[in-house]
Order: sequence, then structure tokens, then C-alpha cells
Amino acid sequence: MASHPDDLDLAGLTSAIEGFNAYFIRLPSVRRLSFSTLSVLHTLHHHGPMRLTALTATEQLKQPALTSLVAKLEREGLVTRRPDPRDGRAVLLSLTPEGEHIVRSRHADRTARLARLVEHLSEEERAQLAGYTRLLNRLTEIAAHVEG
Amino acid sequence: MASHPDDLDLAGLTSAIEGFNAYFIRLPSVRRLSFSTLSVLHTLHHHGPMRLTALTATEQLKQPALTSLVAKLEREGLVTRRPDPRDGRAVLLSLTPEGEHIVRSRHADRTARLARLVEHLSEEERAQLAGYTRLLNRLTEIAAHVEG
DNA sequence: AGAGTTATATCAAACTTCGATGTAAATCGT
DNA sequence: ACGATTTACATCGAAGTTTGATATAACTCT
Repeated sequence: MASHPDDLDLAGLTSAIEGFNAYFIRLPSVRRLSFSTLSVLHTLHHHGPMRLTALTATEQLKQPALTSLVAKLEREGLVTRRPDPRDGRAVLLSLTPEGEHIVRSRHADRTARLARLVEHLSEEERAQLAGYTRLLNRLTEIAAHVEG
Repeated sequence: MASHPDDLDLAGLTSAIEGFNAYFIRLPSVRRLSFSTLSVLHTLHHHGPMRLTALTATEQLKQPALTSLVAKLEREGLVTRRPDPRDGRAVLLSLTPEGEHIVRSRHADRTARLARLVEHLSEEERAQLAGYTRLLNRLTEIAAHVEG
């Protein structure tokens, strides 16, 4: 289908990402944490303190489910809730040091696994891979704009 | 930290992938399908007919949960179960045409979303992205070896 | 053939998610 | 500044999911 070599085969790229993710996402988490939990921790880690309602937008959970998930995470000491000084109805959620620790340690595990894969690449492939960090960050940034 | 420009910052790359995935994974699925369901459909699509036990290895579910999930998917017409001719205890699972349709249509949605992002890239960045498909497939293949 | 193992099913208990609805705080229109 | 509306989160009970323990039947090995 491509008219010349550099043409971007988007469906092929999508498949490649999907396939790699099937491997990349699955970590044998030591503590048994659900997908929902991990997603909330990831979002809070990257976004910083935010409201329950703001989380409803990114997580694929309805508000009552989030209320109860966050209550549980608070009991477990992974998340703190404090009143929003700007709005008496709202609550600001953030990660505790222990919550941060989980996100960071999963990140470290992924980095280590990636390292083991990269060992098997050629010199040239490794050099090529180095450029993708910028590119992926660029795409993520664009996604944030396009969606928002 | 990098000693020269082409050095591979693995932690940075991991973060970039994690960040992009947070966007890429989340599709507002039309039918309300759980993460577990989607993962099973994806695995069956790529791997072809397989046993329940084989699925237990890739999905992060225990066998009883898979038995009941698969029973539900069979009721909904997304998966078929037939006895394994080689082993009377075992069951071979595969996708129905409708199950295949769901996987393909989610793939198509992702491709379309990716297309909207890529529009915003420069000519040069698009060319760079084209090489990423090969490289990701290569990494996935290596992962299959390293794990297996 | 009998002992051990493997593939899946069943069960009840624990947990998650949902839709509907409640309560209190903020905002809007007059 | 008042009441009406809207927004943020909590609560509730019902429906759905996941789990560990255990059952059953089919394979394997000697």
C-alpha cells in the first residue's frame, strides 16, 4: 500500500504498539493491585494533587466507584484526601510517599525489563531507539492538546 | 546524565512509553467491555485458538475467574469453546466473527486516533516514526524469546 | 492397573462497579 | 441578598467479578 519506503503505515504502527504493550503493561505486581488502582496511582503521580471529579475524566470509572476506590487507597495509606481550600465541596487527592514508591518501583521494573530487551539489539538499532523518547513525548503532548 | 547524544536513556524511554500508553490505551469502548475481556479478546486474536490454562499465563486472572469470564463471552457470542481433540480434559477457545470484529474495530479506532496525532508532526518526525514500527516489532519478538 | 498429575468446573465469600439518590457548598439571575 | 440551579462528593443496594478451596474427569508414567 505504501507508495514509497518512508510512507507511514499507521495500521502497522498501531499493531506494533499494541503488541509491544501486551508485553510492556503486564508486570507481576508484588502487591495485588487492580488495573483501576494502578491507573489512579499513575495519574496522581503525573498530574499531582487533583479532585475526585477530575479523576473521573481520565479513569474509566464512575464517580461512586472512584469514591470507594479512593477510600480504600486512603485506608491502605497510598493516597491522602484533604479539603480543597478553594471549594468547600471538593477534595484534593494526592499520593503518600508509599503511593509514590509503588509508581516509582513499577517504573524501575519496566526500565529493567526494557534494559534486558535492548541488550539484544544491534548497535544501530539502539541508536535508533534513542530518538524515540522525544518523539513519543511529542505525540503525548499533541494528544493532550487534541483531546483537551 | 548521558555521556554522548546517542546514549540510550532507558528510564526516560520507559516514562515516554508509559505516558503515551496512558493516552493510547483508553478508548471509549462502545459496548461496555472490561479490561479483562478486552485483554482476552486481544490475546485470542493474536495467538489463535488456545486453552483456558494457556490464557491463565498471559491474562492476570486465576483459572476460576477465566472459566467464568469465558462462559460469559460464550453466552455473548464473542468466543467459542470446543473440546481439544488431543486432550479430553481441555477446551480450545477461539474468537467468533463478532469477537474478531470487536478487536479489529478497536484497532481501527486506535489507528484513526493515531492518524489525528501524526498530522501535527513535521515531515521529518513522520519519517522517523516510520522506523519505529520495525523496531517495536523487533523488541516484542525479543521479549517473547526472553520470557519464554 | 494404580498413583500421581493436569485441565477445567463449581462453590461461597470478598471485592468492585453501577445507577439512583442524598447532602452540602457554590453560582447564577434577579 | 434570595431562592433556584448546578456542582462535588457520599451513600445505598443490586449486579457483576475475582478469589481460594475443592471436585471431577482425563491424561501419564511405571
